[in-house]
Amino acid sequence: MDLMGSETISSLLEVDGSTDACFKSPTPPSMEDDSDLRRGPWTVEEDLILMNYITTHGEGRWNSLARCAGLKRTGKSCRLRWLNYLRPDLRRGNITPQEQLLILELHSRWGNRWSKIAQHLPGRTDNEIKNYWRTRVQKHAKQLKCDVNSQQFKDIMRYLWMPRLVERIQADASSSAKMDPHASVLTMDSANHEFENMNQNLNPSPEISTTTGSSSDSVGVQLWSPPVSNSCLTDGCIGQTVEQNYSYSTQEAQFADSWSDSFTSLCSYNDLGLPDFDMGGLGDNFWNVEDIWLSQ
DNA sequence: AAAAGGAACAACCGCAGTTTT
DNA sequence: TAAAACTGCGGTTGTTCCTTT
Repeated sequence: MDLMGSETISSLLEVDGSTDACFKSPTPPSMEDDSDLRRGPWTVEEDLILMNYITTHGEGRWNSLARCAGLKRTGKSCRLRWLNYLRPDLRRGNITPQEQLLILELHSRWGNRWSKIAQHLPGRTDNEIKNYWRTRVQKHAKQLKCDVNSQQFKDIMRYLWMPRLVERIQADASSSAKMDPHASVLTMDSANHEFENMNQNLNPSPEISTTTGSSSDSVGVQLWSPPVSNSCLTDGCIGQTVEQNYSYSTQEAQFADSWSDSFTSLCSYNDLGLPDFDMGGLGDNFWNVEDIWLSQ
């Protein structure tokens, strides 16, 4: 990593001594020398300065914070660095299948409202979710040669990938239960329970909505509602298995199992009404697409 | 081992809404 | 009350890392 000059960390942290006065009489913006502002990747030293300053003084008032901390950065840059990278409550590592499922569900409801979606994934930032969507989800849309916003692609997500994610979560829970016999409660039921909790967190009212298209701010995880259009899935294809609205419950998880199996058997690739795409590039069968999806 | 290409992540930009002076 | 400053959001771009050839 590109480190700044030869300054020691301790000397850099000494900026603290003068910050209180700085807060009381911040340098007017007109006094700033914009040409002096740094851009590009943050250095370790800059991170330390910012973390140290925020630890002492708290966050907010980013422009004066940047000046008083002695950072040659814009307030916006400092804020972004803190929120997306330095915040102690950030969650690191791969997006879990549970989180993927939640992102798909919430995006189907709210679209590109990344910050709103991020509020429901503790420790994840809107930027992270946005990047995830662009790199993973849009990649699959591209591979399937359909628009990511098309009903066709949404239906594929809802009726193919999301049930598969549920299966994956359940499989993971089962395998971890086998690894630890004392954790035998981590079975299908507990996986279902996890989703119920998730649903409760998202929709704290006592009654879980059982309809689609609910108002914007109250959400529940409703994976198994019927398609809103037939653009992708024909009546003949899924009508036999999805006849009613479903809110999430244990029954739905079990339904998901049986449904995705029956869907697979009922729907040949052509039944999906997908445009012709290069199957060779996606592997030997359709499910290989999901392997890409599920892989980290 | 090196180059090329793609994926993933980090950071910036412009704009709109909100708060402060 | 109006202007200036600040904050937050979504889109886009740049950089780094990893994989493939």
